[in-house]
Amino acid sequence: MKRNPARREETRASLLDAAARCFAGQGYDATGVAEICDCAGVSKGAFYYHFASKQAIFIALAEAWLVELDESLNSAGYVEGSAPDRLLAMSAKFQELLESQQERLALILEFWAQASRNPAIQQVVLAPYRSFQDFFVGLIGDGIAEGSFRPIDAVAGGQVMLSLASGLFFQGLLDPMGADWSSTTEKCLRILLDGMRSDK
Amino acid sequence: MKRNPARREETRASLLDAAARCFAGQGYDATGVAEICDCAGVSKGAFYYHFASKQAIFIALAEAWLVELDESLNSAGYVEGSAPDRLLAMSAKFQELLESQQERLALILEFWAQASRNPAIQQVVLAPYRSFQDFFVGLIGDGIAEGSFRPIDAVAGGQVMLSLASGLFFQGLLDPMGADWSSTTEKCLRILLDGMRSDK
Amino acid sequence: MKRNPARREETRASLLDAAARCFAGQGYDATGVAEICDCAGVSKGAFYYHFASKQAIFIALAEAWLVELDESLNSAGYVEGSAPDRLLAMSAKFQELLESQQERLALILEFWAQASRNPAIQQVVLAPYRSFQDFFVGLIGDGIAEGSFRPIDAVAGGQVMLSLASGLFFQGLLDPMGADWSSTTEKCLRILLDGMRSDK
Amino acid sequence: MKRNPARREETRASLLDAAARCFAGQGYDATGVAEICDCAGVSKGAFYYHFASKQAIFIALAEAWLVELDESLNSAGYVEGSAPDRLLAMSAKFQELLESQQERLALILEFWAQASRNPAIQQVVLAPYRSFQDFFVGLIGDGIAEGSFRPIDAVAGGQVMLSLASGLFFQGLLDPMGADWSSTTEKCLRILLDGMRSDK
DNA sequence: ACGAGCGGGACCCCCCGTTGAT
DNA sequence: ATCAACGGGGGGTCCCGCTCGT
Repeated sequence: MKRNPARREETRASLLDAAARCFAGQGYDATGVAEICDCAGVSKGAFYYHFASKQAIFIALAEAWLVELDESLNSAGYVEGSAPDRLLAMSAKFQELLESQQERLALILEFWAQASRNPAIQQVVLAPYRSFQDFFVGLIGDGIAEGSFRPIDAVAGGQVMLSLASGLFFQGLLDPMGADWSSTTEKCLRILLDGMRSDK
Repeated sequence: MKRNPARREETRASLLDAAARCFAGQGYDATGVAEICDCAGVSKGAFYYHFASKQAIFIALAEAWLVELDESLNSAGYVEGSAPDRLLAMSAKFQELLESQQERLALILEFWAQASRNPAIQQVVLAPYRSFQDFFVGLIGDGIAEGSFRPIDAVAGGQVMLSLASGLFFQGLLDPMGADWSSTTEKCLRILLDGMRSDK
Repeated sequence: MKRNPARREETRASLLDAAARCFAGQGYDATGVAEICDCAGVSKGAFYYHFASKQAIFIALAEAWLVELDESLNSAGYVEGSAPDRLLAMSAKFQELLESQQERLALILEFWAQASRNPAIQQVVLAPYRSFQDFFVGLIGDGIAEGSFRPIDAVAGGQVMLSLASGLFFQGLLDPMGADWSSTTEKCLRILLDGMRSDK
Repeated sequence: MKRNPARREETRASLLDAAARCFAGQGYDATGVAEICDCAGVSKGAFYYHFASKQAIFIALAEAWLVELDESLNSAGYVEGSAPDRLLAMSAKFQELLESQQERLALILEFWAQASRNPAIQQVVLAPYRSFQDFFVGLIGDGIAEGSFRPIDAVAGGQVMLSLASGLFFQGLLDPMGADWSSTTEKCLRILLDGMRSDK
């Protein structure tokens, strides 16, 4: 039981990790602090040293997710090609992202549900959403400028993209076996793209 | 304290109503049975006579919502005109429906969050979703048959419609002031329709 | 385990009694609700059915004490004789009262200590104190009117009486073996009376 | 983080000071060690280096208060004049003392309450009380010897003085706005003196 | 069909004290 | 001498569900 100063981050990380698993598995309310601590192998004293409350660790989790998402977005967004191609590439990235974080999906719904009631969480959850939308809006604007999209309302376009993404996401979460979500996503995206493309 | 047989349904209804308000306002977990009872003006004895548990009244609520939704869908779906027109008409109906039940929207997210964890609730919540999708699929099939839509994958088409609808819905719930959701919805729908229409 | 409606008061009384014992014995803060419940032989459910909080039962206790005190005061105050005689009679009553409630004395100090920090309790604790003072002031006023006391400031006189009483009380609580409090009290009172008497 | 040997006393003093403020402001039980440390700007490690426990710092505080009181008593007691005059002079000193330490008054009640339960604290709190009483007894003895007081029981006389003082003190603490305590105190003292004076 | 009262069981929070390291 | 980090252990609160009694 060393007390290295490096131990600090280790404990904090294991708490965050345990909390993510518990929240995802049973929901925010159904998860007890004691459970998180057991799961992380630390004491409640350690928990409340690192986080002020259960809500605090939840928000910390949301913020960590935000950062990860942003990085993933940035790395995915800067590909070459026309706007439609880039969108299709995004689709694949999106799929990868969902599959790679299968376990965290439930956590995201948890974020959502809590956010609808708690302004502090709402702030945190809304941010990445908006950055997503800005990204889409920019991309569609590019597409219109380069002539591959008709001159539609770019903001509305971003909105559709985002709504489609989140809608598919939530459905996939609730009904995992309902369809082949990977191919469904692509089909949906193609229909949408057809609605925006200038050539036809 | 009459023993009117009619009293029974009255109490039950007032419990359901109170539960709907409480769940919508504070969430499932944060709402206590005692609170529902206070809100309905009855005692816990009455509650547990009518419902086996807190979850039971939640499911009863979901089922009632399902029925209402189904009726609303049926009455909205059987309008005259071409498939695209009927979809646009749906959009308006959808808007009306959202606005008229402003208060219950939070409840739906609550259903969703619970459903992702509880199979019993999942069954109930998923059902109207699928009936929605079937409706859309049928409508798109009609559109293809009558020539107003290109021969796209009807199932995928239904999926986009549904995803778009739920995506817009969730965003509107989380970010009520983020946009003029009424006009946004229509713009989005038009883009989507353009992606499916045969004439262009 | 009957559920007679009479059982209600029984439970409530046993809770109040247990709380009085615990608070007196270990202090307000050191006493746990669980301890009170164990001591009363009821569950925490019962406790929180009857009282909203630990503070609530504490206040209820203070109020009960107030009522008792008031009755005791009234029964003691209406004796015959001159004002000085009545004061001396009071002294004896006071002694009886202290001795008969030996166990509650610590509770009163507890009231005091809590009252200095909590306005809600302060209100309750201050009330009997003032009624005591009013009583003394009236009595001294009578004495001045009948000529047995010099025309001193009746309010100040009431104040001395009260201060003397409470001072003796607190000392007796803290230092039970320090003196023969019964005779000390009388001696003190006589000195005080000599300061107010007109004849000398 | 120097290793100055002077640093030691500095830390100790700031802990004592912080503890006094916290205890006075919120009470012994409601004050956490962490709070004291924050308030003093040191960590718990430092606290537990200087004091063995929360109770230990409380006792240290009481002892410091005792010393201060004793000094204040000695400096006030050795004035010239007759016994009654010296008592009246005391009254003024008493008033000054109360007003100058306004903030610590609550702390004294805290001492009292704890003392009634904890023998260790009781010893410490009782000591200055007795030295007060001895002082009064001596003073009254002087007064009797010099003929300004009637030959009353000096011990009882000291008791009245002390009871009056502590009674007024506690009332003033609980009901700060209830009266003009400064003039009330003097009036009370005069009544008492009249009870002891030989001339009349 | 409904009401009052009660039984336990955690949950979140926080707290006191310690320990390895400096 | 001081500190960050941590170990456990309840504290008050409240909740869900049951059981009598009507």
